[in-house]
Amino acid sequence: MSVLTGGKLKLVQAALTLITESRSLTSLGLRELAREAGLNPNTFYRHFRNLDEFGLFVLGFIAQEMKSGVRELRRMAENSDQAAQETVAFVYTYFLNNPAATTIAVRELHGASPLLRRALENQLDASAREMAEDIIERQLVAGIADSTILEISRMTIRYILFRAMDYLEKPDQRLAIRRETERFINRQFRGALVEHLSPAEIAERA
Amino acid sequence: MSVLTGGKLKLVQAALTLITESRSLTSLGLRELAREAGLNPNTFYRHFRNLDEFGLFVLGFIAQEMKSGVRELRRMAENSDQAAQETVAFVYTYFLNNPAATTIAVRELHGASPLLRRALENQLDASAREMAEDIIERQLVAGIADSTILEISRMTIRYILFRAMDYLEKPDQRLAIRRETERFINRQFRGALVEHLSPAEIAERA
DNA sequence: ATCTGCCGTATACAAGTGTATACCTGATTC
DNA sequence: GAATCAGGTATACACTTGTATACGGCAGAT
Repeated sequence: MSVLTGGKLKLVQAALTLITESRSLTSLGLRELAREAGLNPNTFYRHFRNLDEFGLFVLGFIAQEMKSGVRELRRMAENSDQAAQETVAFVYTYFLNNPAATTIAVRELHGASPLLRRALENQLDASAREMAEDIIERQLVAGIADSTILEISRMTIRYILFRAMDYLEKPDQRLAIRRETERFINRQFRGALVEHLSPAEIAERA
Repeated sequence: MSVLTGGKLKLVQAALTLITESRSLTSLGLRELAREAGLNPNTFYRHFRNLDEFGLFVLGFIAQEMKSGVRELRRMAENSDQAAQETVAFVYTYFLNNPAATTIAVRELHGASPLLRRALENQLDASAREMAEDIIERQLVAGIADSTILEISRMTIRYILFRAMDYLEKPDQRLAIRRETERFINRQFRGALVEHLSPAEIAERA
């Protein structure tokens, strides 16, 4: 069964707690985890071979969480701008509700462990493909090559993740960050529509 | 004198070396540093009060390095696209030549130390303002509000830093990353020129 | 009723950590 | 010429870390 019970769950929760209190996944110690979980240090070995394995497990755990979150994302929108706005609001709300997962993702994407980095990159890429697919299927933007939509999706997801920490930590800037992200997305797609034109030509027609 | 000599310099260099070998600034140990520098552990205390102070010092050190790098950036370009291309090439070349500074910046911008994070944010913001100023002064893009240019500059700098690690670690993707970054910039500015128009209106005129 | 695994515990060890105290040496300063 | 001081060293302490070994209880299968 994939349902976590007992000590293993406690260890994972301990990791999430510690990370939210501004630590990084790779810097967690075995004894530190056990302490936070209220377990004997050696219980760790009953569930994981070493800390690397633990890190990957936690990553898989939050990846699963995230996936079920993203699946709810499919909703209706009249036009692309509205879709962008709704998606941005949704994603940032998700971050607020899952601060530990968010912090892990941001920290480890550029962290010291190549293993975790690769795993996270794949995860992000999968999300980007999903986003692109959604945009293409629902024909939210017309006249842009599929490959370009995918590229912009990737950039957007990276950018949003980049802003996620600020969003969590600076409550007074949340609205500003959302608006800014919407502008980011809108400019990318509008820019893609006219990227074969020179700025002067665009200015003429605008 | 601001010229570093002897042990202090050795310690900073040791940090840069260790970080390039995939470590993070905040995770470095005092004894580890001394070992790498070939010094007695306690020599550390002759130069720094503690590891936090050391971290800030290293950050200041690379910030200075970066500034002198960015100053060379002022060069001529016929139009904005060319300027983007040259700037992108220059910045990524800088990353290649300063892998340690780059790695530190990327890691600590989202690292566990709020102190270093704030310091780096300020540093990035200063670079963004410089970039925006340059664009405005040289009138590389016309018809975009100064505040928008600054916002796009900020986004661009964040994005480039985001891609810097990949650029360092994946030599076979360097050209692709540069091209992608150029597209990013061009779309942002072109998109900004037409962001008051709906996608349909843009499509009509393109 | 016994055996086998799983899960948790207790103790122990070698190694590494940050830091305090004290000592040494070569310049610089008065 | 003596004193001061920055920079480097040696030893020591208390503490944390990952891990190995060994032990206990409780399930389910035989």
